[in-house]
Amino acid sequence: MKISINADYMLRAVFELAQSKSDKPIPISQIAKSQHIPSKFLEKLFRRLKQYDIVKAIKGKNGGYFLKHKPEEITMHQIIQAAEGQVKIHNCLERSKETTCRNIDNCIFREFWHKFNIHIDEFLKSYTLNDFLTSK
Amino acid sequence: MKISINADYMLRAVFELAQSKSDKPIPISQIAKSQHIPSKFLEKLFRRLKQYDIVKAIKGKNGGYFLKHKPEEITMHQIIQAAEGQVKIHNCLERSKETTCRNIDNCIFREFWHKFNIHIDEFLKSYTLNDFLTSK
DNA sequence: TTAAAACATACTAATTTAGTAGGAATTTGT
DNA sequence: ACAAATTCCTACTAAATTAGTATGTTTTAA
Repeated sequence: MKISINADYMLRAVFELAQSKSDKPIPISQIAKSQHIPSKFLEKLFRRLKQYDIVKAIKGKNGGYFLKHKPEEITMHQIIQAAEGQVKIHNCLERSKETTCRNIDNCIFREFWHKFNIHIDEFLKSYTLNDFLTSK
Repeated sequence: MKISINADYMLRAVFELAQSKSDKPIPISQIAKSQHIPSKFLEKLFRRLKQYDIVKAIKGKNGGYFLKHKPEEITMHQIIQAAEGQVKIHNCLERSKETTCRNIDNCIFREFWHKFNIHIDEFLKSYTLNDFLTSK
């Protein structure tokens, strides 16, 4: 029930892109420095952000990253999902994984976990990057 | 963002107490067996449940555990809290711990995490053990 | 052609989670 | 009185996850 540091790093990194007024891409080195995140580690996180369609990369010298969408189109849910993979609160809710539950079919708690998960998702979807920009 | 196995174990164990019609305390060995949880491990979890005032213990032969309160008075929040300690979604929200955030005082995201936490807590408080008993 | 950037993969360290071992203390039934 | 079944206690270990490094290759602008 903890948010990983990854999610925190990614959120702050993406927020920095959102804040940028520049028309040039922002390199990882710059974000790593201003957010005190190990640069090589942040690289890896950006690749995840790219996979999840949140940022786009410009390669080569003077390259870097842009947001791929407008801040108001990027939800917290997307960012946290990029950081942690599909956000499933309980193994019960993931197909492939072994559940700790033996009586899978009529597990009494499964519906509860499912509702809990929906509750969380909806909260996360209700916030976009823009909410943080304007709050400043 | 995952519920620990502990929480799952504890929930199922406590549910089994709630279901019991007997006026005798239920020993750990019995629950361990029916729920396929290592007995010694479950012992430890029960001590946590006791600390958090969810169950009461009867020592000695023919001893075991009872729920300390009525099922409708025991919330999911209490159980998960017993399992995972204070449920804080982000280190930002815990006093003592070092935050990853450098600008602690005016961190833009803190309020978001806080609201998220409240959202989760309220959901968990809205369910009691009784909800699972009756659904059966 | 050099420098600065993204991209890729494999490794390591640190931390957390899950589980075990080996008992001591308590209580009941015989 | 004593054996058995129980909770209670502490320390240890194993497994898994998370966080971070190392060592590059590839791409592109100046």
